This record gives sequence, C-alpha cells and structure tokens, in this order.
Amino acid sequence: MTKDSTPVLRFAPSPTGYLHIGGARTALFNWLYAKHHGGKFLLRIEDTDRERSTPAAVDAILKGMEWLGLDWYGEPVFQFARADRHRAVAEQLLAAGKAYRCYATAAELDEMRAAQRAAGKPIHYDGRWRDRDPSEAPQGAPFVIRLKAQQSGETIVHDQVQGDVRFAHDQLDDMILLRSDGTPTYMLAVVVDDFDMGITHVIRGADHLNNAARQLQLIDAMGWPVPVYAHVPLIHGPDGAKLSKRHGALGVDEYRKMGYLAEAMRNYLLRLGWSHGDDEFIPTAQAIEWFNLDSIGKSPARFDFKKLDNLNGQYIRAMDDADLAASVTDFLAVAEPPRQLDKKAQARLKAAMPGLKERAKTILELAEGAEFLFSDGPRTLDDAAAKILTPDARKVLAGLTAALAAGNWLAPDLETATRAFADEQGLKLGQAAQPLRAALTGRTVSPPIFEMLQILGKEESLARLNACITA
RNA sequence: GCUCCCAUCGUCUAGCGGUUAGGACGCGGCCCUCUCAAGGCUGAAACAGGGGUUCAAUUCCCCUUGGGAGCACCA
Repeated sequence: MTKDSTPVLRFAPSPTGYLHIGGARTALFNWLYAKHHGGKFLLRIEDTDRERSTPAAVDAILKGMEWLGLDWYGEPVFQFARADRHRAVAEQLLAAGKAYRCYATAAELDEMRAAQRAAGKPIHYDGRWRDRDPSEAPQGAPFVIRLKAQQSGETIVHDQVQGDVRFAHDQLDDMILLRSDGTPTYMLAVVVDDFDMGITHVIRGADHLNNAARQLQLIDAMGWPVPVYAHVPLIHGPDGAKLSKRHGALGVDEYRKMGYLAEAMRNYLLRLGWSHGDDEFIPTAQAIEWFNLDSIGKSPARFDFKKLDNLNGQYIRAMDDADLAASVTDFLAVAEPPRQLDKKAQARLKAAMPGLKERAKTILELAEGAEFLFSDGPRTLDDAAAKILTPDARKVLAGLTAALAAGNWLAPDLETATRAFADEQGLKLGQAAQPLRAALTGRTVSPPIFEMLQILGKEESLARLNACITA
C-alpha cells in the first residue's frame, strides 16, 4: 500500500462464460499497470457460484488470457477452494460483534422489498435481526450472517478514475457475508482474497463502484488496508446500449478466429477509454511505458469494429513478412476445417507477402487473398472474374500468353512485355492485365499481377493461362 | 422508485479559463495506379440545453435532458 512497495494487481473473472471484450480490457489495464510499475499481476477465478461456474469457462478464460499475451504471476487462485478461510473471517466478525445472525426467510424478505418498492423507499434490508437478542433466535432455523454496517455517516471511495465518490451509510444495508448454507458471498470472498493475496490496486469495471463502498465497510471492520481503486467505465455496443453478442461482446477467441492480431487487439482495447495525446498506434512495449490511471477516461466507450479493422491492418502492414507468413500458416492450421500449407505454398506466401499484407485488414482476409498461391492448377473463377474473361478477352489472353512465354519470367520483364503487347494491340494496359489476373487468381482483385506471375513461376502460370485460353 | 456515474465531430478521443476546438476511424474529392489496397493532399463533420461564477467559458458550479451502472442467500 505504501508508495514504495511493489504493486500487486489482479484480474478476477467469474467462470460463467468466455472471456469477453470488457473483461479483456480490465485484465489488460491491470496487466499494464503491473508491468509499468514492475509489480505483480495475479489471476483469481471467482468460482463461488457453483451453479454457473464451469471448467470449460475456466479453460476459455485462461486460453483467452494466453492468446492476448496477458501473463499472470504464479498459479491462478480458485476462490471456492478458499471457502473455509472466508467462513473463518465471518465467524471472527461475528465473535467481535461486527456481524450478526439473521433468520429472515426469503419470503419475508421478498415481502419487505415489495413494501419498500410500493412506498417508493430504497430497497434495503431493514436490519430486523440486527439488534435482536440471540435468545430470540428460532431453534435450529437456518440463518445468514450479515455485516453490522455503520448506519450514519458516509463512506468515500477514493477512486483514481471516478474521483471521490461518497455513499451515505443510510443508503447501504447490512450485506450478507455467509449464506444459510454456510457458503461465503462474493462481497466477503473478494475482500478476504484481496487482502490475503496482498492486492494493492483494484482496477475493475465501473459496475463495481457501488460495491466498493460496501466492501470498504467490511475492510474497515477487519481493520485491513484499503487498496487503491480504479473503476473503469464499461464498454457499450455501437448503439450505446449494453454490448450484445452481435456487437462485439464475443469471447476473445472469436476475435482470434476472425483474424485479429493479439497486439492490435491490445492496442485497440487500450485506446478504448485511455489516451496518450494524439497517439493511436501504440505497440505493447510503448503501452507499458506510458500506461497510467490518470489518463483513463470517465465516460463509457462504444465498440467500433471499423477502427479495430484499421488498427489490425496497420499491425499487419508493420509486421515482418516471415512472421506474418508464419501467422497465416498457424491461423490456417487451427482454422475450421484445419489446413496445412505445404512447403511450396509457404514459400509463395512469404514471397508474395509485401503485396498481400497491404491489402488485408485481418489474417483471415490475408489468407483468403493468398488462396491462389496455395495450390496448383486452373482456378475456379468467381463471378467478377468470369465476367472479365469474355471470348474476346480470352483471345487477348492467348496472344499475351504467347508473348510472355517468349521472354524472361521476371516481374519487370513481364510487365514490359505486357505493355508492349497492349501497345501493339491498341489496348490499355488494364485490358490485358485484368484478364491475366482473372486467369491467374480466379479473381479481379489481387496484389500486383506481374509479381504474382513471377512468384507462381513460368510453368504454373502458363498452365493456368492455357486452361483459360482453351476453355 | 432509490443510490451512484457519465456527456467535445457518426465513433474513439486531445483539450485541464483566452485555441482558426487538434488527431484517429469512417465518409466525400483529388493525386498515384495493371485491379484492389496502401500512400499523399484535401473536404464535410462536435463542445446536449438552460442558468450562474468570471474581464473571459468546451473548460468551474447548479438545474434540465439524455445515456449507463447498482440496489439478490449472482458475481
């Protein structure tokens, strides 16, 4: 807690689903803060909800974190395994008179809330068992343990993002620490675990801001140190409403499948709510150097795929050709269905990379754009390409093929030959180049065609061209 | 209903009393050009509204409006 001690951060997802984009950003901020200050970043799985927690979700979260490159210190802490410790703290509070047993039934509480709602009053536990003598307790009846919270005054959350946020104590009620089945609630578990794990900084979603005030009361009752809080605004969908699946509330693995690069993802997520002047392209190393809590914005941001695409394209263009080719190969190997590129395909892919990478926003697009390099033989024409290859165009192609075959199979020579051919035929270069492209790639869009001709090689190129001429 | 948070181009944002309100994405135009991109130049595009405070408010305060979050024996 002291200024000179190393900070200890944590990301604490509940394994009830995949790691979504909001959680990923929260994790990223914690990770960046820890990296920036040379502190520790821990992972805690909040699996106390036995009904909804699944091993598959734990796995998805871990995989998501790994893909994003957010490495944590040590082994993940599983909250449920610490239930005994949580219970002990509740008992300790009970013994100290800072907590009490409440025997109110669920039906009773429902009734109470209904009445409060009808009266326009805040919906809070009314403390009906707070000051009752234990002798009044119904024998053998189930009970919960509630914190005997302060009733007057206020709690101020000193938040690094939100500023000082004040909560009047009469707005807070006596929260449940231990359920009637003896299991700890989230409120208890978080506070105890954060203390036991030595957490100094809590960076989490703003949906927890209200909880912070309650947790502070618990921390106060235990006499524990207060962590530094930073409640980050939530991410909204493009329409300003809550992020829905069709908007981007997907598991991070979906982003991987769509062909986004982990570093681009980190950059995008970072800029969603955090800024450093006019800087947009912020590689991770730079992000670690610059990250701070002060520059986190206070308003919720909307998720924008277009900007993510652009950023991803920038990272693709900035990547080394060999690394990028390897990324495409890996991407295809785990795609559905999986595909293995043979040596020839890999060599062509790498050779064509300079032309390929500046036309793709995702690895998926890159792979699709390189399809014509992956196998030999005539191409299946897409609609636009078929339209280009009219009988006339095929005649042009026949002449051009003959002209090309006579010369060197190097891009500059091929281009010169094609231009000469177009000139003598009274054609524009495009009228010769487009049929060439269609025959070679099966499409009307590709990297510079003369370079592709060279990469494909004379034999393969001629085979594809001849197939189109005779067809 | 109650509590809390938020508010600059369509979107992400810079701005921390005096600016021609800047950048990025997206959109339009031009250039480049074998296609598509990339790249260069360029254009349109914002301080939610109303009160204060101040010589001066996008900036500080209040209200309204509009968004969002939380009010469980979920986390």
